[in-house]
Amino acid sequence: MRRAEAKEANRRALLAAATALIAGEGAGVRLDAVADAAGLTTGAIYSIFGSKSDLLVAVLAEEISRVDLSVCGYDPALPLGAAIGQYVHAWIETYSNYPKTKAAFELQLLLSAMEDEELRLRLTQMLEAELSQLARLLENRIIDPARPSDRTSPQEGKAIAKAIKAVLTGFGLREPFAADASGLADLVRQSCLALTALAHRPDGQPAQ
Amino acid sequence: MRRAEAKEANRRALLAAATALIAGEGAGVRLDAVADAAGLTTGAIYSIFGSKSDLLVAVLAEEISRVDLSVCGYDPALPLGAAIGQYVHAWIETYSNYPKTKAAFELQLLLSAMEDEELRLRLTQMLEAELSQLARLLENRIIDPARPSDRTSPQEGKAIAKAIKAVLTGFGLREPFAADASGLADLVRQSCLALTALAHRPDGQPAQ
Amino acid sequence: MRRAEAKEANRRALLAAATALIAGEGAGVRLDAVADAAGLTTGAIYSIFGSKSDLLVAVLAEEISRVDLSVCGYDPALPLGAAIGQYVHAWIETYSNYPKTKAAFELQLLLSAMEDEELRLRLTQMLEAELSQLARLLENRIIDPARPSDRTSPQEGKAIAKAIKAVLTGFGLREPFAADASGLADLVRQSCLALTALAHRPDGQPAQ
Amino acid sequence: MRRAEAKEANRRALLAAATALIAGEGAGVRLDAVADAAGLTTGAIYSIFGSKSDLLVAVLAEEISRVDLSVCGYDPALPLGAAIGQYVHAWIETYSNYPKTKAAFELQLLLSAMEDEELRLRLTQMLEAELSQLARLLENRIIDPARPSDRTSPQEGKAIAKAIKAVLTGFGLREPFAADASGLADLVRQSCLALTALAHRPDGQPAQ
DNA sequence: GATGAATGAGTCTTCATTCAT
DNA sequence: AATGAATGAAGACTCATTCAT
Repeated sequence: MRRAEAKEANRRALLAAATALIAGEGAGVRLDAVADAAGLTTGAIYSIFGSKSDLLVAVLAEEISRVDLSVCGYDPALPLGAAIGQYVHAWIETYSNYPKTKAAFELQLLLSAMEDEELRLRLTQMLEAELSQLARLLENRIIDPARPSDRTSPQEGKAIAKAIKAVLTGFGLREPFAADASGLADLVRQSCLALTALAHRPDGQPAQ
Repeated sequence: MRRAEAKEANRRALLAAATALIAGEGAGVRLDAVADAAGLTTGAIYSIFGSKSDLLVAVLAEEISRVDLSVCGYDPALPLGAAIGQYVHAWIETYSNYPKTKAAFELQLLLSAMEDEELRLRLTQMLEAELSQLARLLENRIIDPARPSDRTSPQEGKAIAKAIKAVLTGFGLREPFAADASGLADLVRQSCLALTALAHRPDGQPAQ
Repeated sequence: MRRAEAKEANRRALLAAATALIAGEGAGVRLDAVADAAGLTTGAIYSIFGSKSDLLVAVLAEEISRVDLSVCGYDPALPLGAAIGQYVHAWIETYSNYPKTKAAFELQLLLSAMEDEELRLRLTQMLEAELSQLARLLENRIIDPARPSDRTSPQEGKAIAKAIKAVLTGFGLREPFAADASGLADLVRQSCLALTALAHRPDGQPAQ
Repeated sequence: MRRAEAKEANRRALLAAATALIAGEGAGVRLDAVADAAGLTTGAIYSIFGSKSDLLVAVLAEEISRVDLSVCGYDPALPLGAAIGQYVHAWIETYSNYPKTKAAFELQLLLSAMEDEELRLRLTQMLEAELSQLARLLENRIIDPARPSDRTSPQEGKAIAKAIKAVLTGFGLREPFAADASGLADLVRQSCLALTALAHRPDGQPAQ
């Protein structure tokens, strides 16, 4: 099974090269550049992925699964605010070292997807899965430590997950254009925490 | 001054054509298409704008000023939550009829700017101006109607403005990929309102 | 109207270059080569013709019209055999100096057309027009000088035209593979003349 | 000798696949497609045939030998016209079921050969052999049943054979571009029969 | 002998930009 | 000021061929 192993290794090399280059220059990367960086040729990309579009999808899928990994293993006993705090912390850590922020990187792919119906459909599914995972992480959480039996419903978990994703995406995108980036991480964190208000109030009234 | 008038009319026609096309297909529009839609030729674009990049900047500037318009004239007596509510409402109204949402449209331009340093600088200034405008709208606002003398500081206004912009951008971007778009407008509104938590607590304690 | 003149000149230059190169190497010519030979660039080909396929069509159209020219001006009083003799003579003269024979050249284009539906349709129309022209040339001709009132019908003219075209095409194609090419011109001529038998017999009976 | 048998079977499978595909899409077939259709891989083609060009030659050789088969066994007593009639009938029968006519198929190969000197030489030999076979079939034939002792010379047989081949090739090529294909088979038959005029006249005069 | 992953040269096509009119 | 023909660099994709397994 040497052949299969070699192919898998090449696949990984191309994926890594593509990820690195896309982070630096966006979805407009040239296949030549990707192939060179992986020590292969453009033909190999077509042999393995079939098209540039499919390569982008593969990169995206891997990126998303990488985020997913950071989601695993949260303490179920954590109250809502703490769970959000951990997730946001992981997000900031994971992508703060990127040449461009993670969100900007995702954006390159999202925008590519807007112009390619097939990509769009696949991306919708991936994002939905990602969202569900975060939603599960936030449901059935204690909202107010003083009332441990009062917990977030699945609907609330999903709503908060959507809002958090939107905030992170928005900040990530705007970051390269921020005139003053100091204190941004704090603002991101606090903005996400503020979204706990989307859960119902301890007194049984819905938010707002 | 017939020449100047004609030039201005052509400028408007090109801007309108570009805006419409970019909303539909993104910053990748072909200048041919823009020129055709305006009843002119590519050469005219160069006469008037100088380059594609400059055309994009002009389109963006106009878009932003359109948002600015909706920002004018808010009642200074409005409490923070109500002011946010109005702004978000105006945002949703303004762009809900776009083929792609406003944020997606902005994104096309943001992305383009990431690959063009000159564009990036100009865009940073525009976004900063836009942000300041919204920040001014949110500063010195009553946080809790029960304590009318306790108001948002300029710093708080700016922080909330940044967060709101991030939320709107994030939701706008993700909207085309949302598996279930029902209730999205409500979620957007509530998420923005939740950000009032970024203002200090009426009791004088900072948020969180 | 200098612009239009320049464009027309470029069009002619590209057509001439393409014709010469296709005669030498077939429909597989590279657009670079055509553009170079015409002192222009590939972009000009797209500006003028739109695509390689359209360039081929244009070349083909011109070739066919060149044959058509030789068809004009035949004496209506000529009997059938003499008319055929003149046409075949003109055909042989016109194309005997080609690097590859005319038919082989046409073939390059015909075969290209078989793989391109659009090209096929246009070619069908052109060939039909060409055929009709030859058919008209052969109808209402005296078959046997001894019976000057007995003449070819339009149907007979068309049938003979089809057969003559087939013979010329066939000989032209096979010529490059003929082991012994001596006397070929005579055989071509006599074969075409033999097709006068497709006209009805002077005694009123149909051929065969 | 299992190996040799397996190889021969693979050879046949590839040949059959190539013939079918070439008939449909011409000499431009991709080796991948041929290999797939034969249940093998491109590597096998190189093991067995050595190159694409050699595969084409093999396909052509087999095609020609198939025509040859239909030529065997004609009654020597048949007059010239009847012999031609039988041959043409066999030709039409053999290839009328092709997706593209036989001639078009041959053409694909002829054209390929024009661009490859080695192929051209081999093809010339094959066509010459094919021609000789038909020529032999047509020589020493009774021209006019009323004068059974007056027969076609070998030279006349060859000339008629050449002309018939040209007619069939020409009709075959033009068939895909015929605006009106009705009655084509009859026209083909009659055109070939008209070529009996290439034999000398019963009165001892040469044709013409 | 067959596999099939990888090669890599080959080419069409696109499109922002220029400039003579 | 606008035209629009031409530029020319860029880049995705194809496919016959090779070779280690």
